[in-house]
Order: sequence, then structure tokens, then C-alpha cells
Amino acid sequence: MTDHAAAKPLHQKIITDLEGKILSGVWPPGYRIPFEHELTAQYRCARMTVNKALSALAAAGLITRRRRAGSFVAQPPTQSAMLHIPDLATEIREKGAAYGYRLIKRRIVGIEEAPHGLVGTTWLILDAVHFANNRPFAAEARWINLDAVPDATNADFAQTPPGSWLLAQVPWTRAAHEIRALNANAALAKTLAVTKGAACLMVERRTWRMGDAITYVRQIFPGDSYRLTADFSP
Amino acid sequence: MTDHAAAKPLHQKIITDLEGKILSGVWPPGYRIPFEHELTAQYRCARMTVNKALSALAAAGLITRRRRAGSFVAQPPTQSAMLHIPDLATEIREKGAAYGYRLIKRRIVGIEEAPHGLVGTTWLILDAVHFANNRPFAAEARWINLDAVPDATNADFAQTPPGSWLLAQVPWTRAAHEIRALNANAALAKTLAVTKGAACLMVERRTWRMGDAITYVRQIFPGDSYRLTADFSP
DNA sequence: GAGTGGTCTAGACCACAAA
DNA sequence: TTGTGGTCTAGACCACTCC
Repeated sequence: MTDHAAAKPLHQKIITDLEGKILSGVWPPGYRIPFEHELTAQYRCARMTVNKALSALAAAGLITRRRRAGSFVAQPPTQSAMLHIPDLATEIREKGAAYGYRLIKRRIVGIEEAPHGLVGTTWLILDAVHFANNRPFAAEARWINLDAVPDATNADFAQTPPGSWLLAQVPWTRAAHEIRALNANAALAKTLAVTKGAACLMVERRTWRMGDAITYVRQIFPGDSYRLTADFSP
Repeated sequence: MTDHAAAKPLHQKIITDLEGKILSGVWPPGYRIPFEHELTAQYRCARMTVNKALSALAAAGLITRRRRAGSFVAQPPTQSAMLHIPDLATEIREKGAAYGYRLIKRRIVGIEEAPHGLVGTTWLILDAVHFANNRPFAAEARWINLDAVPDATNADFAQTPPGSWLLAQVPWTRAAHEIRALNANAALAKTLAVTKGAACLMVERRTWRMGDAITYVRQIFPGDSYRLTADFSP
């Protein structure tokens, strides 16, 4: 008997257990998880079995391992390298431009289902604009599920862009993107300081953690000044 | 002494060796790779070591494993699930629309470096249009590196879209995308049957195999009829 | 039925980095 | 120096599946 678990490989059970601790936040980034020999004792198994589980977690990027030091919960589940849509503030600064941000509107609504297919009872809705060198760079509409991220209620989104705040605070396990092109209408043209009808790139992103909706964001960029890039292997 | 290799884990060497066979095409899709016990003999190591390597290849999707049957080179290194830009023909048909395709121009040029940052001495250049239900769906400009894919010289791209052909024929190891929005100029508007100035989505993709450039493609879609989607986990 | 992969054990030695 | 992870061994039993 490996455990009470039904026909599930032990190393898989270890992976599931540790993932739960990490993704739920019980073990925050930087936390030193038990040594292999401790887990060996806890699960009554050989070190190879524990090692297999930890190696898998390391390969998945959930933990980092250092000889003599131990294994640690990896730093922010940073934005995936797959689809390179980093935090706009970081991205703009990396290009050497001055980053600016202005919160346009903030409100909290109670609604069972956001009009984006995400489920949650209470939503924080933000409208904001990002600037690069004082020129509008992106118009952002953001929904944050306060059921999943209650701390967002007290965050100062007049100073901190919600994307930056969320990336630093909230681990996510799944993200879905939709990308399309649209012609700027009068209002959007004014916001982005482009001519009416200019082609814009619209990116929508829904993010989940363990099946719970975290956030929805719609960002619209002037088409001539922004390119999305994605670089990956099969 | 595990081997003459210099400070490289044996299971890593096995992975590298097998990857080479698979990605180079020496072992085509469907090929049954040696059994674990055969590799054990070949590398003079324990089965666990071979198993570790094969498990990693399976996790990476390069091979599939079946009890009692053996391990097989996985079917086409199909388009990654990360950024869902499948073969347009497949995608259109999955939506229930009739797929059409027309080759506009075909030519071969000798040029050291394609104007897209890719290196190769001889390029096959194709211009084509994709149709869904007889309406233009995408304008495509395609460059194929004949050094890497000599068979493309004889392929009948008047019948088979180059994207479909390449996906079925050529394994790739890296792809880079750039996505932007643009207003249709007169020529593009005519090709896509949209009004001049309509917002369009432009996708550029460069693909490599083991460091060698395979293809560059630029596809332009009417912005109101196409959305790119990407769904992934960290 | 026979042979494959899936999993696990109870050791071992080594490299490396932290103390 | 010390203890961690990295790797490897030579077995073992089992489940599944193809013949």
C-alpha cells in the first residue's frame, strides 16, 4: 500500500500535494520546501521517488533547486516566456522610454458572471491608460475578481498599474488570449491620440488560478507602434 | 567512468542522441525506437537511466510510448498548442467553412540573407490567398529555404498550400511570431475584399529546425473576421 | 502468454555551494 | 567542512497490451 490513494503513482501524488501548497499560496515564493530526505520520511519512500517529483516541479518551473541550500518555491509565476506580453510598465522601460500611467475610472460591481465568460460575485473594474514618453501607448480595461483576489480592494491602483500589481501578487495557472485588429472609433482615437480609423491591435486576456477566474483585461494599442511577439518551441 | 563524455549526464546524452535522430528525420514519425533494454545495452547503463531519458522525450512530446508495443517517434511535430495558429486549411474547415486556396506567384531566388533576418542561399517565394466560403480569408507571402527543405522545389504548391505541406513534412524546433495591426492599402484591400483603410491583423512567423531557417511567412487577415487565440499555462 | 513500459527500492558516489 | 541535490545502479514487481 503506497497510501490510501487509488492507483495513483506515488511520485504523482507528491507532485500534486506540493503543487497544491505552492499554487494555493500556503508556500509563497521563496519558501524553502522540505528537503528530499524529509519528504522521503514523510512519504515513506525511496529518495529516487521524491527526486522524480521534485525534478518534475523544477522542470515545470514551480521550484528552483540549489545544492546544499535546498529547494525553493520559484519567484513570481512570472509571465510566461511563451507569449511575450510582459507587464507594460516593464516593457516600456526596457525600451528606454519613460513610463506613465493614469487611472481613469475605478468601481466595484456585484455581478455573477462578467461579460467575458468569467465567474465571480464581485468585480473591481478599472479603466486606465499607459503612456510611453508621454504619448498614449495602450488603453486598458481591467476586471479583477475580488473573490479570488480580495487584497485588490485596498491596492492603490491610482499609483500602481493593476497588471504590475497582479503579476507580483497573484500566481496564475492558465491564461487565454485573443488578439484581433480593429479600426479606432472616435473615442478610442482620442484616447490613444491617433487618427480616427487607424488600425489598432486589441489583446484580450483571461487569467485563472486553479480554475478560479482572476482577471480579464482588454488592452488596445496603436497598430503602428506596437507589435506582439511570441517565441517558442514545440 | 560513465563514458568518455565530458561532465555530461548520461541520460542527457541519450536525450541528445535520440533528439538528433528524430529531428534530423533519420527516425521519421511512427518509427519504433529501440526498446529500453536495447538502449540499456547500447549505453551500458541501468534501465532507470534510459527510462529517465525516454520519459523526458515523451513529456516533451517527441515520442509516444505504449506498453508491450514500444516507443515511437511522435506524429508530426504538429503546430504547438501554445499559440494556436494551425494550418489555415484545417482551421477553416474546422469552422465548417469551405476552404479555398489560390497560388498567385511562384519564383526562386538566390540570396544569402532573406529580408527577414533568415539565412539561406536559395529561396522559394510564394504569394497566395486563402479563402473561406469563397471569400478572401488571408493573404500570404511565403519564403521557403531550399537549403533546408530541398523537396519543396518539386512540391505542387498550386494545389497544396505551403503551410499545410510544410507542417506535414518538416519538423521544426523553434518559431517566432510577430503580430501587429495595419490599415489596408489599396492593393491589400482589393486582395482581401475589404474597404481601403480597414484594420487588418498581420502575423509574421519565422521557423527554424535545429538552428537552420526553414521558412518565413507573412499572413494578413481582415481584422473583423479573424482572431488569434493563445491558451497556455506557465 | 509474453514482453513492454511504469514504478519503486535501497543503496552509492560525486559536484557543488553554503556555512 | 558539511549537507544538499544530481546522478546512477542492479535489481524488483506490476499493469497493460499486443500477439
